[in-house]
Amino acid sequence: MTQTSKTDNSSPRKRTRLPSEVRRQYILDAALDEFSMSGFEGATVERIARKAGITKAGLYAHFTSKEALFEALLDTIMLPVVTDDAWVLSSEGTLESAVDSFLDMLYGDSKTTRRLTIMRLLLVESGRNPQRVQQWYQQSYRPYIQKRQRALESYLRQHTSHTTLTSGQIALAFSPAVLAMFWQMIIGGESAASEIAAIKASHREVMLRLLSTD
Amino acid sequence: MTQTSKTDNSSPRKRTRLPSEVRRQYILDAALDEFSMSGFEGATVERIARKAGITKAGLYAHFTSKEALFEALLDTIMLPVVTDDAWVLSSEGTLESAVDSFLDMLYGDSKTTRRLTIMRLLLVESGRNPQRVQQWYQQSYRPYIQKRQRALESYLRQHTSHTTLTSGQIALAFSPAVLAMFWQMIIGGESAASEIAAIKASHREVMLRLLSTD
Amino acid sequence: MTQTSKTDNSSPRKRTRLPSEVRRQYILDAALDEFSMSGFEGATVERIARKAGITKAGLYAHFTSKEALFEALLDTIMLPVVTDDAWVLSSEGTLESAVDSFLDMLYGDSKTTRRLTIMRLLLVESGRNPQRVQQWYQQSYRPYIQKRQRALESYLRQHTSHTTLTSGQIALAFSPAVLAMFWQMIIGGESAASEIAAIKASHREVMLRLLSTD
Amino acid sequence: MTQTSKTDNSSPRKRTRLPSEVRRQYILDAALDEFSMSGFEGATVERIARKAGITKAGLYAHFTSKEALFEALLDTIMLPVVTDDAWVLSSEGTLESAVDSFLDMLYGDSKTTRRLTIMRLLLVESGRNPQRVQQWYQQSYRPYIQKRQRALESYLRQHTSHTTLTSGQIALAFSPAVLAMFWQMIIGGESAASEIAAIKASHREVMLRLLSTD
DNA sequence: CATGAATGAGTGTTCATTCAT
DNA sequence: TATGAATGAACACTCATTCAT
Repeated sequence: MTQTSKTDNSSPRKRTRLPSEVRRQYILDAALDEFSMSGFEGATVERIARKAGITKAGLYAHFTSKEALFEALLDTIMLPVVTDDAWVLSSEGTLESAVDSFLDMLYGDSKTTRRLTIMRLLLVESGRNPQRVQQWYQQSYRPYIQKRQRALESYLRQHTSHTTLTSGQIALAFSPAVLAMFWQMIIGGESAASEIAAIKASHREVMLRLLSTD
Repeated sequence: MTQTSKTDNSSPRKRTRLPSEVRRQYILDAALDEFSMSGFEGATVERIARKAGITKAGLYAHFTSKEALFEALLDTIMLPVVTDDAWVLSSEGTLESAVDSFLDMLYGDSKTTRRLTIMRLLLVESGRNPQRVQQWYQQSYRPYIQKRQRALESYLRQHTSHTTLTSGQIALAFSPAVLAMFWQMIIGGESAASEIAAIKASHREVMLRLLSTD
Repeated sequence: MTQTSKTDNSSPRKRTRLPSEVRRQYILDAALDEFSMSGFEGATVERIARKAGITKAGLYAHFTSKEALFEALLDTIMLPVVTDDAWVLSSEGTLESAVDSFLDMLYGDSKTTRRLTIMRLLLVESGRNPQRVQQWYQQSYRPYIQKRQRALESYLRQHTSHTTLTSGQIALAFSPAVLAMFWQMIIGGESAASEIAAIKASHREVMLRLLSTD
Repeated sequence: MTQTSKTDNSSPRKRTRLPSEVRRQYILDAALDEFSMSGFEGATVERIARKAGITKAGLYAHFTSKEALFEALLDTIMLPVVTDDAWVLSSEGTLESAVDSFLDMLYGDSKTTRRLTIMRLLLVESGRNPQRVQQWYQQSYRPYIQKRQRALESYLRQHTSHTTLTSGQIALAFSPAVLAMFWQMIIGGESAASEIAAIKASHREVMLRLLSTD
């Protein structure tokens, strides 16, 4: 039998004992969910605990306070962004296929949801703890972006007449995806889908137009 | 020894009776301050009232609940977006001046901070009350965008060979500004400034290139 | 249990609005009761509030924390000890009547219960916050004792051959009353009564014998 | 019911020191420490266990509850009071030496601190559980006092003209020591020392005067 | 048997909201 | 109307106690 999923919504009074590390991860997942949904103040330890499959008091066996849990969460979400598989524009193939894979990377894929949740968390909490978010930006996000940037530049150098790109130009290539992210965050999944699809299509069109020519 | 009360206001607690509308506006200002600073959950009615110069109970003479106050606030801050001097691309003048005024409108000016605040509120609120945000999107934002869209289209019809614009294409024209907002939110005022300037410059360049044409 | 205090212990859900000072005093009375009965940790804000006729939250409108309430309580019980009517051994009348009034003062009367409660509070909490209790001793109790001491000395100078008294001798005159207090505290009202009566009788006998003199 | 120890009572021959018993003693020591420091409510099982070198759950293998631990503690600390080497006024020697040894017993020695701790516990407990304290009084303290009383009486019968002593008179002989204990509790070790010394001196003086006879 | 994860019943405190004055 | 006392419903956190391993 498979083990119970981490979000066991039913309410059997069974006491399930888990290794500390596993439970800890469940709690962190639940916390990401809650904090990004409701913000730090809006989130309740009770809900986080329930999502993690334990009671409020149980959570305190793993994290000493709500604040500490939040900090731990920020710590854990800072790493993966940098270390995930460095995407590289395939230097072979047509321009179209290169652009497509670039866009596929930017717009949704399997990891998008989680990344979106993290983004939402950071945005929502950027008011409460700006320094922490800046730190995240410096340590995690900026390197990530620069990696992407270098990949794009190296591709362009090889295949187009463009020689260098300003950071502003690079940013432009990402901006529609950021817009899409906002739509996704704000107006939710379904009604956002068409909007995003349209944006992506135009994004593709414009990129091709700008890159293809000379 | 002097006795220093903890609530040390400039005026010693006099019961100033203000016209309802004025008081209401004070409250709304205070509310925007509080909500944007602490989020909906983090904000307290007590603080809002104090900032507005009245007591907690006094506030309830003007707004029936914290929720209602928040709704009213959203209404007042969303309205201007729609009704503010409907920007129209001046059909006279050069393309450059038209684009410049478009960009000036999009990118920062006195209203940027306020817009940022509103955006953050919407983000949090979209977690707390998605329907309300969708409603805002339908009732306020979409018409606003469409107005802009029509202005842009009409301009293009007159001056370029472009005939119609998809919503995705329109969105693209805004997206770099959204990215700028994102930077502003996350990495804050000063270090974000140069980033944003670069984006705006590239934005201008691309728009001119795409529109001028053919 | 003991008799009901001035506040109604029944539970009508009526909201009774009282002047701040009055309610504050109710709370302090209730707090003295609770703290001396259960100690600081054992006492609950809920019970104190209920005894004072309000809810837990209502109490916090008058005292900012349990700790603050405790401190305020200590402050209020420190004053009266010093300022209460300075008892003086009537310099007229027989030795017997003088001793009797001395003993009546020491052993119970109307104020005894309250004094006992305060004593119990101080003893119980002398472990938790020794400094605070020492402070009480220096500021309130020592002066009070010294006043009594001077009264006793002045009486003896006039009527007996004793000239001076050491503090140890003075203390001795009080010590049986302290013992009585302990009985009262520990084995409670009824079964303690006879014990105390016997102590008082012997106390009287010894005092007369020692003073009557020579 | 009485103690339910895991050691089999039916075979008293085997007096092997079980680790269990040792640990039990550790726990009791830790408990006395904690309870006297923080009171019953203030004490935590966690801290007691840690002081005893085991975990919280481990403690429950030895005592079924915090309450039971406290009871057991009271049992162990009350017992010695009754059974300790029954002090008897040496019927030989001078009155002075007899009184001195009586006073030495009453006033501090190595056991004073412990007795103080116990006394404070009883004070707190007398608020929380008056019956238990009355029970202690009946079962433990009263016999102890009576033993002392008989010793004193028998001595007096032999050496003085005093024939009987009322309980009140006996009590009087102890009361200054109670006062001393009171000082010790309230104003602490150092500054209490001189006060206590003075009391003891006067106590001695008065006893000699009263007993030395006529 | 001892441990650490887990729990249920509080406990102090806050807060949006109401009501009598 | 405006106020301040009062409330009920949380909420973060603690703790005595249990249970699976």
